[in-house]
Amino acid sequence: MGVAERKAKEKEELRNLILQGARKLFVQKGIEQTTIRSIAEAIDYSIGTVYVYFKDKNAILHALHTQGFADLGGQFTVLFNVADPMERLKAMGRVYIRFALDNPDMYDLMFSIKAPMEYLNAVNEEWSEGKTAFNVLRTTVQQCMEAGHFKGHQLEPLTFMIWSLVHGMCSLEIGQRTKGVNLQDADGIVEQAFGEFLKILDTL
Amino acid sequence: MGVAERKAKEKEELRNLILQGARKLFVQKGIEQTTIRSIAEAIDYSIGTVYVYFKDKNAILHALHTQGFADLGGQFTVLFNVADPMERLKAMGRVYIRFALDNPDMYDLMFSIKAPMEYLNAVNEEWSEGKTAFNVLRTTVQQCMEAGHFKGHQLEPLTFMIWSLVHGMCSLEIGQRTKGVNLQDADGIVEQAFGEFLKILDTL
DNA sequence: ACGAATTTTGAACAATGTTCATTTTATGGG
DNA sequence: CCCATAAAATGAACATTGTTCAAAATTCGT
Repeated sequence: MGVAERKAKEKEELRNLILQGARKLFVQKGIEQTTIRSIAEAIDYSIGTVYVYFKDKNAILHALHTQGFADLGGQFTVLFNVADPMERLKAMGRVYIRFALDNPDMYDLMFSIKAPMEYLNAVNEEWSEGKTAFNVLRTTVQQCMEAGHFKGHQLEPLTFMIWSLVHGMCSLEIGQRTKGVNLQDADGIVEQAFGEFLKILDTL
Repeated sequence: MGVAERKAKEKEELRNLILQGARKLFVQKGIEQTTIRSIAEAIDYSIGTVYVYFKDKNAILHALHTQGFADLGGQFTVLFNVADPMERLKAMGRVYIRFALDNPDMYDLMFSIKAPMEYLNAVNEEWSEGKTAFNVLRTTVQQCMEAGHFKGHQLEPLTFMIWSLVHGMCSLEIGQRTKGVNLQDADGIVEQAFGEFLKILDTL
């Protein structure tokens, strides 16, 4: 079965090539400039070929969204070294924020844009990336609780609250809602606001 | 000058008619179904007429975004009755969340979608709606501080942090990031998480 | 070498935002 | 009432998008 194997590998390679081209365009030019035509042109294949390997544009965006979670997960690996769960929680926030502000379009795709979720609805699959990421956060919060923090709080709502806080800052910053609002020091507002959150965390 | 006045009034009326049609479509069908053609058809005018009254689609979306802020501001009027700033802050959060979840597309347009901000950049104007809304929140937080709360915190970063927290919950919910993540009680997660936030507020 | 299966192609379609020459309507003076 | 001028409204036309699919090109097995 040597031929079938090679063919399967070639299919996989071309799929990855398409994704690689799509990602390059996505990161460089943003989501609306990442057209099927531009992807096909970037890798010297025809439009139709893209549709052989991906059902539609949502499928491509979902695949990119998945790559984004792999990247973010990679950034999180440094946190394994932080033993104290509270310190790890804080560090997670910092890594998360840095990832979001360094990769604004990718972050939008992962946490705001509806296309990846529409793909999941269409193929009737679960959001496994989100589930996994949330589990990492929840486990850390749980360990904080086991260490005596967050007395009187419920695990899941609290976890979601913390996620929302950090996501909200990134979302507003990326969506350009901070520039027009803050009079003094609009630049560092995310870092400063996160600092306020850390102060509160120290009391819980 | 009776004629000129009447003409000006007619222009204003037609502008409002276009906006009314756009809003109806926007609320009913969402942003991507709100096309220039569908707007024109809904009010029995031609495509070209829409472009006489609005520079482009971003201008229409910005006008709708402004209407959204007027609506949200209207919802906030009930808060004038709440004398205690801390109670008012909590009530603001509830009103904000209800507005967001009741008007998801409008909320997206106001706080996530880039089109209104791109319009502002194009015409070189400020985001006055955002400024005003943020001022309302900041004033309330300041009054909380004057009443002895939030010791050791900075006003603007803290205000932005609170905004981010509430916005983040709404953004994740509207962006369908909650459904796929939470095992138990995905429905009420926003309310529950906000409840956790209120518990924390009571200690500050 | 050749028929069959697989892969790739790109023309074609529908829908979108946008432009602008043309048509229609309104205005006001003779 | 007429008609020249201005203002307003029109919709055909263009560029670009996602998407489809019959045809062409390539590869495979015998």
